Formats: sequence, C-alpha cells, structure tokens
Amino acid sequence: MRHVVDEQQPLSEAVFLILTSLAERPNHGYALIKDIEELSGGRVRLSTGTLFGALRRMLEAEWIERYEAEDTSRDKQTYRINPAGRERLIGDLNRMRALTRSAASRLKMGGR
Amino acid sequence: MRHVVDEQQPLSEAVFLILTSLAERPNHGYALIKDIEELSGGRVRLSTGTLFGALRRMLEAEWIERYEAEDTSRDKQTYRINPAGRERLIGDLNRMRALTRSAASRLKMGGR
DNA sequence: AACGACATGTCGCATGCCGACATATCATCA
DNA sequence: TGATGATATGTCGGCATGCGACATGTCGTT
Repeated sequence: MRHVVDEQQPLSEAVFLILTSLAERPNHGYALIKDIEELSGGRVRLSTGTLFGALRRMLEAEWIERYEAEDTSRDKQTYRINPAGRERLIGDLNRMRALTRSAASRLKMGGR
Repeated sequence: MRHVVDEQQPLSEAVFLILTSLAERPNHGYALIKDIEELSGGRVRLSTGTLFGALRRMLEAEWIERYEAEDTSRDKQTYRINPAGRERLIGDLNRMRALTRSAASRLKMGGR
C-alpha cells in the first residue's frame, strides 16, 4: 500500500515559495509576489511570467484551488492550498532537510 | 567591496549533489552516479546526460577542476571541487536552510 | 490629467533535465 | 573463445520551466 507522496522530483523554488506563502493564508497573484519577496528576505522577486505559469500548473496538478473571496471589489483571482499541496510541500521540505543534512555532514560544517 | 558569493539563483538538485559528493573526495563521473545514489538514500539516480552536462557547466563556472589521479589504469576523468565550488555549495545550503525554516514555520510544523 | 502602484495575463528565448543511443574497456564464466 | 554484464564517457533531441518583455486595464493620489 503506497502513500500519496510518491512523486519525489524536487519542487522549483518558485513553486515551493508559492505553496509556503499559501500555507499561511489564501491569496491572489500579485500579493503572492510581495509576500514571497518578504518571505525570502528580499532575495526572490517572482516575475509575473513565472508566477502565473506556476499557478496554472499547480491548478492542473490540483495542489491549489481557486476560491471565492469575500472581497470582490477588484478582479482578484484568489488561490488556496489544498491537502495535496500541503503534503507535496511537506514532502519537499523533508527532501531539502535530508539534502542539507548530508551536505553539512560532508562539509564538516556542523549545524546538522 | 563585494563578496564572491553573489549569484544566488538556486543550484539544481543534480549540481548540489555532485558538489556534495565531491566535497568529501575527488571522484570520476561514473562513480559519482553511484555515490549520489547512496548519498540520497536511493532516491536520485543521475542519468549520464544530466551528469556530464552538469560537469561540463561546472568546469566552465570553475567550481570544479580536472586533476590527475594516480590510478590511470583506465580512462577516468577525475574531478575535484575547488574553493569557489565549496562556497557555492555552502551558499545554497544556507538558502535551503532559510527556505525550510520559513516553510516549517508557516506550516506550524516545528523542527525549525 | 497624469502618474505610480495594483492586478492579470501572454509570448518567446534560453537553460537544464533526462531517456535513448553510441562506443569502448575489463572481469568473469560457460 | 566468445558472451555477458559492470564500468566508463559521451552526444542528441524532446520537454518543461523560468523569466524578461510586452500588453491591458483599474484605482488612488496629486
């Protein structure tokens, strides 16, 4: 009996950050760019090409969903993470932890 | 005065693992595939297309160098990491640690 | 009215991964 | 001896993705 988290090809940084941002609260596209910039300490500023391409693929993969926000004052497309997306994020988080652990060990860095 | 570790676009998993493997000891291509498979707990088996493409780019970027191994019994191309490669690996290690920290925090997972 | 921030989207180029293929050597064993 | 499989290095083409540039429009402020 296999668990759902099988596909263990790495998430791109863009997808990882989008899922991380949505893990806290649903949001719309443009706001994600700013949240991710803050989240990454100013290091990552997603271009709209990256963002909307990634959102489309994540909708297709059913890791996120559109949902109706109360605030319809503008034409905002609001996205929400779903359980599959959350599992995928956790899976990739663990993948990265394993990677950093083995690299730190080989570099004799400590902080394992 | 700028430090060398500027380029902070993420390393691909393949490149990260190759640098990690070479951080412990110099090695040749085919042996890297097996070392990385072990290193990653069997999760990652690099194809030769990925490996040799990545090695070529890493040589161009001067993160690794060819060097003469004592064992010349076969035509093995032995590669060694250099200080720039090591810095790049450490930089990406820190990038991933920051990423996992913020994601864990937003997922309310602990283990930060 | 003009400007900048907000907001969503498309297009095309460049890059990188990876399976498939090509080639050759070396050890083992029937 | 000849076949097989592991070792070893490499190329090629297709596919997915990131991202800068462009397009379009709204909203708030001056």
